[in-house]
Amino acid sequence: MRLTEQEELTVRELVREKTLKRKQFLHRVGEVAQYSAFVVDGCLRSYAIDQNGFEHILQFAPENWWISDMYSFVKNQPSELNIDALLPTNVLLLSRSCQLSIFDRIPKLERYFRILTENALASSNHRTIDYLSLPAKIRYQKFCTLYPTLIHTIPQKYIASYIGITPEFLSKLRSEY
Amino acid sequence: MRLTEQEELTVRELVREKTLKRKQFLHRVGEVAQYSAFVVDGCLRSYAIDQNGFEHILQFAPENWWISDMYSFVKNQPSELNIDALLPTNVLLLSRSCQLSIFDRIPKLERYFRILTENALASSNHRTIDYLSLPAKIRYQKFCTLYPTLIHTIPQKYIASYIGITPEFLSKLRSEY
DNA sequence: TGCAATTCTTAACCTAACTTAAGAAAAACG
DNA sequence: CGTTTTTCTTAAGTTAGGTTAAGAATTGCA
Repeated sequence: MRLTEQEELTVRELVREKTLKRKQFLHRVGEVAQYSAFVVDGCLRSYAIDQNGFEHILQFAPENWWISDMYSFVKNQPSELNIDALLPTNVLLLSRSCQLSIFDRIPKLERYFRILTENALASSNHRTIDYLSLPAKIRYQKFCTLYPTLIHTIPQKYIASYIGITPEFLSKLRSEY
Repeated sequence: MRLTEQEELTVRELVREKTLKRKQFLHRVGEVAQYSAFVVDGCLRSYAIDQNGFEHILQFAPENWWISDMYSFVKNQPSELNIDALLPTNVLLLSRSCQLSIFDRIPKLERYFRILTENALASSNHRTIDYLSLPAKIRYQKFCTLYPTLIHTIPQKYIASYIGITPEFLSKLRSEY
């Protein structure tokens, strides 16, 4: 989807750049998610922490992905997710109010985000089905084919967290070739 | 969100009514999902079937909910889900091509569906986190508070399927009060 | 209403995945 | 670099949840 020069200018004005160090937070549990972030380079993750202090990763956002806490961002409610950087990362930040004003001014961009969200929902549905119907070993194999780059760039304990198992058990699965 | 009389007429022309008996399919694995369905009354479900023949429910759609296989509907690809009726059900069917043409003619409706999809994604994310971080008993309790009506209108084996456990195990959980 | 089909329950046994712990390997960073 | 921190592995013991099977209860529908 191409924007006109004028449209592109409008977007640039509304977006803010930010650089994050490894482990730096973009967003913390309890805050209202102000921004949706577009990852220029690096990698972010969103995750929840359960009663026992264990982390559960909802999403990875490598280069060219958007990430936010959709619930908090859309409903303006305090979030139950953290978002932080797994690698040194540069992002573009778009606030909800800016996004909504862009939607009024450039319908093409409301369409862009509509499609983005449709695709995200389709992926999320796929993940739910996989989680309900496949054993851990197969979920790991699917993860490897779906995110081949991540396997080598982030610690494998995060992959365990994403597919819903402990790092120890993933280690065991991997040792079975 | 209110439509003008003219807008409402446009929508009615593009939508098709359909009545389904209990257990009747709206959509089958392998087909491309032609329609997104709005449930006027009754209840539909979407589900996948695994290699062992077990069903895994992705979504319930009681009154006033939309249901489709988002992936198949959006990408025009064969679907891995079935959609059928848990109760006698009346739906309104909207094809993807009609939907896209409505988006061009009535931007208000592109917005309506954008918001619908944002909310669906937020819910789906919540479900993922719950699945990763909570034991079955708590997932069942949350289901009961989230869908209080469904508990009494559909067989409980479908609830077991939705929360990712066997009917036998749900029965055991329930017997512990 | 009554019969057939579906759903729910219970219980004994089983297993995928978790917990704990401790040492080995790898990566971060001054 | 070398040292500190993080991550990965292995292994023994445990548990949440699955499997199988059979009878009881409920529901659908002729």
